[in-house]
Amino acid sequence: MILVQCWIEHPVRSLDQTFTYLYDRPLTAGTRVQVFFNRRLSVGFVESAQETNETKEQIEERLGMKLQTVQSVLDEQSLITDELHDLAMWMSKTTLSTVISCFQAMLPAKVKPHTGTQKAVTEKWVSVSEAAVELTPKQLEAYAFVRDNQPMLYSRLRSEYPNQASILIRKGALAEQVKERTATIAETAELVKPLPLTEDQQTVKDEIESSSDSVFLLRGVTGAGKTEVYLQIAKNILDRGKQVLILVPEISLTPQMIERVSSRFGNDLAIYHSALNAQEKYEQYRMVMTGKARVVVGTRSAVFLPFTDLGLIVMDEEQDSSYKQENQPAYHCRDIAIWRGQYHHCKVILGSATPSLDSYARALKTVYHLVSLSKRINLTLPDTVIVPMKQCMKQGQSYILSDTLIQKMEERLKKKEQCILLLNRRGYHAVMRCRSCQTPVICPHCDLAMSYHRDERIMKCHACGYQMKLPAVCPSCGSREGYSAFGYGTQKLEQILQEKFPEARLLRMDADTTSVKNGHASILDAFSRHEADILLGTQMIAKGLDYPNVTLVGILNGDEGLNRTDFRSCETTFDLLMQAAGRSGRSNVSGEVVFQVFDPDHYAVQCAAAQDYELFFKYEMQFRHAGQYPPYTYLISLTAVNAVQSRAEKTALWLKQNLNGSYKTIGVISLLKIQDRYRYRIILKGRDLEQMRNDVRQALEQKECPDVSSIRIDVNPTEMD
DNA sequence: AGCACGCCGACT
DNA sequence: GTCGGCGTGCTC
Repeated sequence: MILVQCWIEHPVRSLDQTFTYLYDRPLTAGTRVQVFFNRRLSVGFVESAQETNETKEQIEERLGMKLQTVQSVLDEQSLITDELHDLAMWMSKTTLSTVISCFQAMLPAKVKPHTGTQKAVTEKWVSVSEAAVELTPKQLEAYAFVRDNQPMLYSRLRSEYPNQASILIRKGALAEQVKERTATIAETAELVKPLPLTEDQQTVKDEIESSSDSVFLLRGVTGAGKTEVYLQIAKNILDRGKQVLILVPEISLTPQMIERVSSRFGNDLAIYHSALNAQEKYEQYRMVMTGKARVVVGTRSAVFLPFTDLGLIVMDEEQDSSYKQENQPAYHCRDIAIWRGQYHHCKVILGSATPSLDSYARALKTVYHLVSLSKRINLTLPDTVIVPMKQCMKQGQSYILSDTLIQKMEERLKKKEQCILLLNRRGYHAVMRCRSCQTPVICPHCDLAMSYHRDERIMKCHACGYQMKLPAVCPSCGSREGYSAFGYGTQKLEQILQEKFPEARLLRMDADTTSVKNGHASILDAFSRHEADILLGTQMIAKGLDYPNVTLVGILNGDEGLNRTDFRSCETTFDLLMQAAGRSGRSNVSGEVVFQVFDPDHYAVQCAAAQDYELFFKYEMQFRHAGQYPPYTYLISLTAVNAVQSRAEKTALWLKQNLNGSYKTIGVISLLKIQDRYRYRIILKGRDLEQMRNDVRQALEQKECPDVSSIRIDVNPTEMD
């Protein structure tokens, strides 16, 4: 008999333990099995499988309970390597989440129990055939297109010659083959040779390569050429036969990074991000496991890929908030990267122009090895102008576009240069308020104001996606006077720009225009080909883009983030302003940046305008010290979530009363309702994170703790509003 | 989380 | 008398 210990796929804290089953054949740890659990068929992850000479009866006698048998085995080979197993255990301990949720976070797209029946994805390829057939001129053109690029995906031919494609096949000019789709390896473009390094870059590269330290913080001003340093270090690692992982914030926003890596390393590259479908993810996963993919560029979830021989981890824009997973298990990609770096004895490079406060503080304490690139290659920093909006509005200027910005845009457009306008809006644009009582339209499921979408004439809830028409009668005061917009979004901005600059070609980039697959890429492509003069959008356009012809960047509502209650709001605002400024003047033409702000004297605004990270760091650390915020302390947030208000509140209160130690217990704070569920939160704040974790763990294990499974835990939370 | 077991109100 | 309300407890 084989005694199988396995974790059951249940999202419940009280079931965070292994359960024992029997099986008649050997099993590998890390494979998934189907077992009956509480009369229902569930998925289990095998923790261990031990052979024993006892019979079923003897085992049951010894353990004093009836045992069930494993119903079926779902994976032929284990998907979880020994390393990933240890990582899951460590992760569950440090993030206070269930072990099973950690395993699930690691696996590609929750390959559900249907594994065996999952259909292979096929695709159609075409190539020219021998048969001589008569073709029209247009068909001949399509034929030649295939001949010069064969074999070619049928879909590609369809998109180039939609009317000819099927006729050519019917006539027999083209032969078609249906193949099972294999992992999408980047197309082998012509490989580009390494660029010569500047003295600065060479020094940094040498310092990293010759040091025996393991974690490096590479601080490089925007445009200083961090990427080239990564790539050249990576090259040396690859030459030694090891694998390289390059983590990026959000793949669709950094097409340029992918392009650069693929043009350097070609076929060895795998790309891994959340937009891949289940099949694609699974294929990439196997490619990494078998060592076929040697370089991976990927987002947060790529940090869990089953590398066998990792030689380098690069985390670009390490301060980016998308590295933090907010859902359970709430983990930070940086922590995982560093853990894996230690496991593989390989270097981890955290790169950023504006490192997170936590990382920079660690670097100053020599926990991380700090290296810097301080000179921008072949160019100077852009000129920065701060426009105080309060004064401008008093003078009767538009509250959206100041006269200064309009004038500068006119100048740039006249010179055929490009502009980027970044609308910084946290939360809700175009809130509709009742004309009579000023009450905004609130989502019936969440306590949030809904946004008005002009093109569809419909209200949408940002949090849950609920849609509805504008109410005819105000539910608050009963007035029938209707609603008017307050504030503005990108759509309104687009409309105003069209009026001001009727000649200019506009491109808008926000959640609406990019919801189509590859929406980002196509918009950015068009902009880089100068098919538009002005690109306007939200935060998403601030990151990592490099357009030589952009000479003016305008940031609207630049300091809106400062109004938030979150203690990190200054840091994120400063980061945004710095990033945006970095988009301007990347070539030889000098660039300009305009910050439209309400609080021009704030240190976040002033330091960003001066492009002075060090100074900002100094101010911000003072603020954090005064308020005893991280990195001076650690936080754990515990949120009770329940559809019944009193239950959520009761749970939070119980936690508050039962968590006392050498740390502060802040709250209970009532948060906004989201998707019909009430949320109550407490926050632990203290210096001894290990003790805080232990106390939380113990509290949850107590029998008296109400509604354990409704408690969301975030150790080191980054967003708190 | 599900789902069964179990003990009290308004119905044909 | 019963049907069903959802509080409580269990899951190898």
